[in-house]
Amino acid sequence: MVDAPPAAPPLRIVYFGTPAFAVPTLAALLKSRHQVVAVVSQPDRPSGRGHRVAATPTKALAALCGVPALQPTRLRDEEFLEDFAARRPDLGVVAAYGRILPEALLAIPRLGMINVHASLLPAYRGAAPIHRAVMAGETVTGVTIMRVVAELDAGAMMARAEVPIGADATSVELETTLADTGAKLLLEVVEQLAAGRATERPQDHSLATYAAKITKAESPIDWTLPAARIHDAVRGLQPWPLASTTIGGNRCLIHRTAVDDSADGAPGTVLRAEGDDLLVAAGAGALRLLTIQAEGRRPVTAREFLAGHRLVPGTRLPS
RNA sequence: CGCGGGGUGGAGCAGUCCGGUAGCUCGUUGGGCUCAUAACCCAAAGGUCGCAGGUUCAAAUCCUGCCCCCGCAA
Repeated sequence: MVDAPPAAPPLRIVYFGTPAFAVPTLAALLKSRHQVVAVVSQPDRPSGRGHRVAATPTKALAALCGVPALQPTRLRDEEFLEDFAARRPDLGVVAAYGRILPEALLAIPRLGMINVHASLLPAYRGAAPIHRAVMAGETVTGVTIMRVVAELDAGAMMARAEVPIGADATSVELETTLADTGAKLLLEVVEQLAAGRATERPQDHSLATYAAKITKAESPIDWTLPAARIHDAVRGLQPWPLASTTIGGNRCLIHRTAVDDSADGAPGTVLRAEGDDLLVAAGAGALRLLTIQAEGRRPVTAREFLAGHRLVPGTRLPS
């Protein structure tokens, strides 16, 4: 698709983003006619096995494209604010930067700052909108482009796009889709802003809900819950911390499951354990465990898992 | 130097502490049984025990170094 040359002049944009979710939007801006004059991302921290430092995905892309990357430890620092202002940004674009932006910063770009948020606001404001939507068993979510204001994810909306959540979709798969959808949508809004014809619609704050950060405490499966709800948790807790349960004294991560409402039994009871069939009773219905990962091992299919682990029907998995 | 688990026929695992004939559940191949079968029975093939060095009469097992995979923590 070839765009006709727009009348409005290109914008100078500073991009705020850190993890993989922020990459497609940055890529889209870099490919656009606008100029990304700097990328701001969280400082590289020692992480991963061995505590090695690695560049954030966003910084890595910036480096690849020769865009200067900034990684301030404190956004309020005079030095950073001056540096930011000196780049004379027309617009700030934020996607999963990972930190609240101070008002002193928001006031600098001529056209303000806008954000890509992975939910249909005002629902699922906050840190983990994708995971929470999947865990809640939602069948549809989406992306919202809105203004960045002092209050978390509360700014006026400039564009929204719905994205369906498949019955077996995981938060990892959904994140990819939402990141791509968000990138396209954001570019449209940037064009509108450049042309001075962007529209803004305030959120209905009375309908706001919040998507709290995921914690590891949410990982263990509660077998008294209905199978469908456990299935939602399994799909939503990806890629971390993953749903887990204790089998034979070992913590096992559960990557993939399927709901089987035809079977029933005391919650946590292994109903069948042969071939590809590893079926565990839940509070309502039963859950088929498809992909399992024991401690220190790689994920394996139920068949492979059962080949090496004695697991007889009637065994009770703790909740 | 963040903590820890793992690498054993094609797959998943046990065996390693305490050195002494390579084991389990599957899969594969052949045969049998059956109206029939991915089911059942019998048999067979298939392994440099991650790599390299060391100790020893003897190393999957003990010692040293290296490679790769994974969980925790961040």
